[in-house]
Amino acid sequence: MSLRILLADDHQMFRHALRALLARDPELEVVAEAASGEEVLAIADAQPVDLVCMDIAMPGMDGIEATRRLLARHPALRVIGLSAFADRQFVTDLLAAGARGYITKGEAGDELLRAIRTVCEGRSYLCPEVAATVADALRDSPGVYAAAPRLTARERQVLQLIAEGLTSVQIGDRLHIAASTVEVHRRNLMRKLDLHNVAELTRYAIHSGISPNVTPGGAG
Amino acid sequence: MSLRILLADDHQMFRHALRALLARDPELEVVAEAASGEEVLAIADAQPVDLVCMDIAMPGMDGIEATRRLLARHPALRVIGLSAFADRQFVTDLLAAGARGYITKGEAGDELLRAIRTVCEGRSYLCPEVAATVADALRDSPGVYAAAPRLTARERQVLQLIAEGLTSVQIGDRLHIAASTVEVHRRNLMRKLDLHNVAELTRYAIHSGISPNVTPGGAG
DNA sequence: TTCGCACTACCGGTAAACCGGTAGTCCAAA
DNA sequence: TTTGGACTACCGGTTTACCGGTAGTGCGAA
Repeated sequence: MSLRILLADDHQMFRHALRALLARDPELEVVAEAASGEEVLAIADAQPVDLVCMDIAMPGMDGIEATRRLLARHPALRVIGLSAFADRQFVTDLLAAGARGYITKGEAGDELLRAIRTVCEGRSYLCPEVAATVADALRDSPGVYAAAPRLTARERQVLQLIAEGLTSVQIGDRLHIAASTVEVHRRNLMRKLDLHNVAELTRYAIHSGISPNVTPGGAG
Repeated sequence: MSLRILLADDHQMFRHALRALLARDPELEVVAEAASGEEVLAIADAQPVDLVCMDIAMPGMDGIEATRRLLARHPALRVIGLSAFADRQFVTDLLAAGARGYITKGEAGDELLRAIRTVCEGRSYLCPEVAATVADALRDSPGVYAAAPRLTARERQVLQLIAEGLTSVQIGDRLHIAASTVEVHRRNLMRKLDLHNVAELTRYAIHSGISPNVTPGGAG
C-alpha cells in the first residue's frame, strides 16, 4: 500500500526536486502539490492524503497556521515540517501545531525519506539540528519556554510582508485591514521579539524561515 | 614544501572548522587567522603567507577591499574567496579584485581542498554554482555587466551596518563620519541596487553574503 | 458567565527614513 | 593637467517608522 503525499512549498522548483527525491521510494506517491496554506486545506478537503510535507515559509497562510487548521479537520493526517533554518520559535510552534516531524532543508534528502518512514510508523522524527534546538528550548527552563514569545498567525503574516519591504499602508491594503491595525501588529511583533527596527525584523524573518532568503526584486 | 595559509573569517568557530579540514592535507599549514580585513593586511605584512582563504563578509574592511589592497602590496599572494551565497555582484567584484578562486560555504570541504590545489598550480578555480553565476553575468551582455551596480568599499560597509539595524546616526558614530554622509551612502546604495527601504537592503545584504544570516540580538 | 486573547481601529507625538539638491577635498587615471 | 570617481558634508522637504495609550468585537477556555 503506497503512501499518498501532498507537497506544500511556494517554490515550484523545490516541489519538483522533492518529487524526484521521493520517487526513489516506490512506496511513496506524490498525489498533489500546493503553493500556499490555503491550497493545502483545499486539496486535503478534496482528496485523500496521508502525509503532508509542509514548508513553513509560504505567502498568505503559512505552514504553522495551515498545520493547525489541517489537523483540526483531518486528525489522522501526518505533517512533516520543512524550513531553511532550525529557528527555535518556529520549530516549537510547528510541533505545537501537531507536526510529527521537522527537518531543515540543509539536510540531505535521505533525511526526509527517513523522516517519512519514521512518521508513518507513528513515531516522531526530528533532524539532529532541530532536535538540538528543541532540547535547548526545553533546557532553558520550562517556565521561560512557556513564556516564550509566541507569534500569532496574523503577526507572522505581517512579519512576512514587512520583511518584503512593504509599508504599513501597503500591508493593510494586501490584508484588507487598516494601516493602523498593521502598526499594532508591527509593535506587538517588536515587543515580543525584542527587536526595534525593520532591519532586525527582516533578519529574524529570513533566519526563522518565515521569509525566503532571495534577492529583493528592485522596483522594476 | 608546505603551503602557508592565512584564514580570514569573522567567526572563530568557522576558522577552527576550516583549520581542522585543512589539517587533512599535510602539505597545508595554517600559519595565522584573521577576523577582519585590517587584520589580514597586518598579518600579511608581518609574516610570509602563500595563500589566503578570505570570507567576503567581515566587519570593518570586508573581503573584497582587503583582497584589493592585499594584492596591491603582495602580488604573488593567492586569494580564494568564501561566502555563503554566490551573489553575482560580489563574485564578480572579488574576482575583479584579483582572487584566484571562489567557492560557496554550501560546498563540501573537499571543494575547498580542490580549490587550494588548483590555485597553487597557477590556475583559477570556481565551484559549480559560482561558475554558473559568472557565466550568467557574462552572458547577460558585457555592456550590462560593465554598467552593473558596483558598490564601493564604504557603501558595502554602510550596507553591512544598515542590515544590522543601526540608524544613520549610529553608523556615523561607528565609522567616525557625519550622519549626513551616511545618508548619502544609503541613498547611493538604494539608487545603485534599485531598492527603496531598509527591509530590501537587509535582504540584499544577507543574500549577497555581506551580512551573516544570524538571528538579530534583541536589545539584550 | 467571566476572563483572556486575538484582532480590529484610532489618537497623539518624536525619531528616522527617504528623496532631491549643492559642494568641497582627495586621488588616480586619462 | 584635466577629468572623474569616491568620500565627505550640508540644505530643504515629505513619508514612514516607532512608541505610548485607549477601545470595541468575537471567540474559546476556565
